[in-house]
Amino acid sequence: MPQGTEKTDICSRLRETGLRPTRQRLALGELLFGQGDRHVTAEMLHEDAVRNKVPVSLATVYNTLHQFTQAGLLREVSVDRSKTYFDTNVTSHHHFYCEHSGTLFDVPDNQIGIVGLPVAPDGMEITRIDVVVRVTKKSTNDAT
Amino acid sequence: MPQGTEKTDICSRLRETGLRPTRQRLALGELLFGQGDRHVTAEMLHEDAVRNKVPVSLATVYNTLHQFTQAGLLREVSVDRSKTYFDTNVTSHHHFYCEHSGTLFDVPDNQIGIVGLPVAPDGMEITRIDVVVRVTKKSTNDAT
DNA sequence: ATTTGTGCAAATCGTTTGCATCTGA
DNA sequence: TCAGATGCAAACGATTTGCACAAAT
Repeated sequence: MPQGTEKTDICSRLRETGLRPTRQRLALGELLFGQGDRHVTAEMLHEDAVRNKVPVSLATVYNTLHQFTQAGLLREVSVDRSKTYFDTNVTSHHHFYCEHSGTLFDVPDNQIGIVGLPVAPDGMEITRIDVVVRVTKKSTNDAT
Repeated sequence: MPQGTEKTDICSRLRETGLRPTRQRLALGELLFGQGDRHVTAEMLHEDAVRNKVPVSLATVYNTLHQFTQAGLLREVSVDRSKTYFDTNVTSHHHFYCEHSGTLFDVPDNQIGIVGLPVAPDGMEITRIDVVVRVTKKSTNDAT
């Protein structure tokens, strides 16, 4: 996986949105975008950072995650009230969510489509449509 | 609005699921199912109860909401990490969610359809598909 | 030098839990 | 009577916030 380009890319994208390319932000950006699509929670990214010798505080991870989201680099996904996931894939796509393990993953390609787009009531407009396909382990022998 | 029938109905349904039809549960059931479809949070229902001279504690509201959900009387909807909504409409349908006001409401009829149901990976099976159409106030003059 | 970001710890907020009391069957 | 339900307040866990210090331009 040839890269090194991402760093520069992130750097520019941060500048574009007025975010200073600080040590932490670049490092977190590397972790987030240097490994393909990821679905992380603040805690997961924090652990990942520490594991990779990038000592950032949880608070900074939260800040960064939100700043990146606002900058359009990440997409926030709410599937469970207990945790907030951030998806590095900002293109239009949907998710599988396993309540069993709390895992979130993309629905391959665009296997899912929507028909009959409803009209938003009042003076509202649709900003986005989230589809979450909830799954569980098959109960063939549910004795997990 | 002719009713009174709901109470009995709730009573039986509670019994069916092994839940004692207590004063609080019946009262909350009335509030929940006596006014058509509702999308409430624990706090909303609690306020509603107090307002209607049904003094229940927040804890009991939470308990009841979860018990009703487990009994199949309610459906839990996660749209925002900050609040959990409970929908009195347990049939298959989807939602509009206005991030502006934090309001949740049903998509009329089944204006929305899904095409290309994906296959669940591994040994998993789909339990349910949630579609949330996020909307905001039209930015005609966004100076709210 | 100035401004913006970071870390820590305390503060929030929705939700859950423990336990003593009360209620329904 | 007795298991199950309720209320209260303390406990919780994820996220946010305030403020002193550090880093980037």
